[in-house]
Amino acid sequence: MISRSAYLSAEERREVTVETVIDLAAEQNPTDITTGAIAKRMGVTQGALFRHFPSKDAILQAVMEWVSERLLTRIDKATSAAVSPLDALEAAFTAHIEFISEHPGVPRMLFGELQRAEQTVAKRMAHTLIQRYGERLGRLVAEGKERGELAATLDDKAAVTLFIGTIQGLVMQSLIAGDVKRIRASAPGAFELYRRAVEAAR
Amino acid sequence: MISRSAYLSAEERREVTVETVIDLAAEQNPTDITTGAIAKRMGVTQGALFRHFPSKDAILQAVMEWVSERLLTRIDKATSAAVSPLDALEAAFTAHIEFISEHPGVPRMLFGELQRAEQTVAKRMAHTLIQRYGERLGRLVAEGKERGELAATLDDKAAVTLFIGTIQGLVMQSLIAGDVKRIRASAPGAFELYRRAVEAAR
DNA sequence: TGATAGATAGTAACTAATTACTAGCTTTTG
DNA sequence: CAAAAGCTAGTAATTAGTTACTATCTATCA
Repeated sequence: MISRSAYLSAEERREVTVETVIDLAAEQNPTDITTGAIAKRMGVTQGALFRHFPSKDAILQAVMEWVSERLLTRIDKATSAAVSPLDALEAAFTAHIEFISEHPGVPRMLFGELQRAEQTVAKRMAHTLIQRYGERLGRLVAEGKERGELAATLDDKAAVTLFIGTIQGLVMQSLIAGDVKRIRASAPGAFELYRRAVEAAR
Repeated sequence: MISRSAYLSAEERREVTVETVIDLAAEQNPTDITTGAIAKRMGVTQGALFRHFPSKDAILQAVMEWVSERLLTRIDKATSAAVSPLDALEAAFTAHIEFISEHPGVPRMLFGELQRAEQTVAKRMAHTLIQRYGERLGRLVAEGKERGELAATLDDKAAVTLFIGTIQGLVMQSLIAGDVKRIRASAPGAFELYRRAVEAAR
């Protein structure tokens, strides 16, 4: 609950900052989101940001933390309700697309962090997130193969890479079209193809 | 031919500049490639760049031009030697991966340009490149369906998106691993999955 | 209940570094 | 010698981050 008083609490301000950065990332190149731009969007001076964060990288760290928690939680929730590994993969796919539709800045922040040359904390966090995500997917793929639902000859790593790539392809499409909402419409068709790629022959 | 004299000709300098930018993009975030960094890498002062390019965006334009020409030429050459649409898709895939292995900065530049908020000329050129690329792929897919080589029920657009996504997935993997060369090893497995996704049932 | 003190949220105006870009001059080349 | 390539030394704008200050909130105590 955000209080209605003139000042926000430290916790509230941190929360609002993170959400503002993700908002901004939907509109512009993540690497040129300046502290000034963040502050302006929040209706606060630039200096005020540094009351709550020691550095810009600390802000980006908080963003990555926010993303990690929310995304993985959603994926876990979605997959746990599934009745089979393939069903779980589809649920994860849909949940991920849903998440991106709500927060189009997220994939851009992630990719932006990964592109960094310097080894910042935020970059390492992006790294970890994708690794954890990949592990979850890998487990589903392995289980699917065991159950005979996915092709026995399937290369696990390639299956995980393609899963993420499929989503990234959609993101790129939306980047080109300049229309994030369309990603939702294209998602089912994209997953249909993915399913064909990994499913056991029937 | 690059002359061995103290000064390069205008044409040579432009060429070297473009290659330097692509080199740098392999190592750092494309958006923070500064004119100073480009000049330093070339062993020239920063001001000298502006003898040959009116602005930084003009440099990026030249880069996108370079990429467009080279990439599309390679793809065309690769597909023209193929004996069937699916074979052509594989050839295009391999050629693209080959190109990326040689110039890891290229996908990063492209994605970087697409992420831009401002409508620069370079961004529009990136746009056009991908569009043209997509058209070529779309034609192959349509032809493959006609010939019964690809699934008749296949969604053409989704097939094109997945093709590009598959490559992007590999790029992301290499970004995470910090090892561009590995992309070559993973490529065949990735295309195998793509083939399963689009191929007609046998 | 109300005054007040301590803590905290926020501001304004800096700094030092970096950015793209320019002007005027010197060196090289054909 | 003249044109072109390069250099030196700047510019103004923008960046992350700092500092000294003020506004606001909250808890305590008479």
